[in-house]
Amino acid sequence: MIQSLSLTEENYLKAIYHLSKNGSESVNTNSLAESMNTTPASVNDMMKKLSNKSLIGYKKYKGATLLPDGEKSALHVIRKHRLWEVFLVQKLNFKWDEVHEIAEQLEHIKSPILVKRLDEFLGHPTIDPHGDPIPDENGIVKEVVKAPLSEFPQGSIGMLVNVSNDDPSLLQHLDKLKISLGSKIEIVERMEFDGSISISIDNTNTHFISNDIAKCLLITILD
Amino acid sequence: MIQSLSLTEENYLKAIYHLSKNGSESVNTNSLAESMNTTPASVNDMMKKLSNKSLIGYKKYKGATLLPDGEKSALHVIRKHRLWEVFLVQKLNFKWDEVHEIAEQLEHIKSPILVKRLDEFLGHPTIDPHGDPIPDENGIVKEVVKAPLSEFPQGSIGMLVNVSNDDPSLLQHLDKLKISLGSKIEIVERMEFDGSISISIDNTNTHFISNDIAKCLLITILD
DNA sequence: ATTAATTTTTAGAGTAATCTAAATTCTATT
DNA sequence: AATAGAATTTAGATTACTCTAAAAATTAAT
Repeated sequence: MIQSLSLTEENYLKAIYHLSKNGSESVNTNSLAESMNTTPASVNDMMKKLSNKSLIGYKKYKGATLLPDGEKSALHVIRKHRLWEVFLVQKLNFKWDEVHEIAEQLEHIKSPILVKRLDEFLGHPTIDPHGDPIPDENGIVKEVVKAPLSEFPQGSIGMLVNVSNDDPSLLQHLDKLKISLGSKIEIVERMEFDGSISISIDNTNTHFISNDIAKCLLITILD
Repeated sequence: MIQSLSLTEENYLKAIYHLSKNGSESVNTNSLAESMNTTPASVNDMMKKLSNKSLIGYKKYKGATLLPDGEKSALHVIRKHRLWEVFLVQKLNFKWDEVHEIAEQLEHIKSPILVKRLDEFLGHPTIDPHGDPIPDENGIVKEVVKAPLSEFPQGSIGMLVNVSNDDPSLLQHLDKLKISLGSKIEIVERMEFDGSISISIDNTNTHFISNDIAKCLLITILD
């Protein structure tokens, strides 16, 4: 059973998870303090506390690593965060860049049934509007593979997770076509001649885009 | 502008609002302590604090009353609580008696846009699943008028807010007809002969019920 | 109008999370 | 291997909220 943690404890565990992600090495006090917007002294106090609860491994001057229970808690909070982000974007029409702050609050709501029902309501999504994977109920994270839309065959269905070019005219064009991060894109047809493709956006409208544009749209395959 | 309050402060204001409801007199320390599950001493400390912030009027030994700012804050929290309850019941399929605890947490999420979007998403509901009115964005509460279904004319549309009889066989019958608190009920046809009526439930199925049953179903008119 | 019972307030202290400033330990360089 | 600079820890305080126990004020009853 997951032990009940304070909001602050949850946030520390989450920060350790994110910071140790790229390397799975131990996280040092200063970087944790910076990412939590607090002082190294405060971090130090909390490390002792989390260590006593067997949520993290902590050796003086050596930084912190998540222990199994701590990782489980961190992943559960991240799962909630990302599910709420999907809710905010898909149901309440928020833009993908407006949801983080709100999800930071919603992620701490404690109710296992609520998470289950929300997950069902959203159709068991596997990635959030930023293209990050949503851990499943057991804390298992499937890594998301991102690649340019141009590389997928006809019939592929994916979600737009990144635009690898910030040319304003491109962004404006995408805006006009109602394509945004999180949009569901299906390749309806490929033109062999010039590589241009016909795509259906969020199951509503269909447009042609050039191969050059398709190269800039990083998607992740759904299902 | 509503000043930003701590979770605890919000809960105290809400409790004062609910306790002073039936009478609008000042709320005494002991009853507040009981309803907040805390001690009179703690209540006293908080009363001083809220009084310093001009949220409540407080005279030693004389209890507390909400001042305009305090009432505004209380109503805003209650608005959020009830909107979330509607969400939980209508969108996530919770039963009306399962949502209170969760809404107690959700009501403290701070984001004006979120409340606005949630309200839109739910179609600007005016009552929650328990039949209590949802204060509008300006804190105005429209009192809900409840009356037995048997008293309304053909064509009336209302929401079931109370069952004034707890006979198990009645409750089981209602369960079979998929009628529960919060259900939207439309009077399709009245039989003058015996007062039995044909009702449509949640726009899905239609059933006949006797006048005796209709007398037990307290509804509030929608729109 | 005095007293007993009740309610309310004060005093003093504890916990969780935070901070600043000082002391300690590590590390990287010479 | 000594040491300067950086990172980390400790010590001591602060704030918000809570508590118990004792004192003070109110109220209700005779």
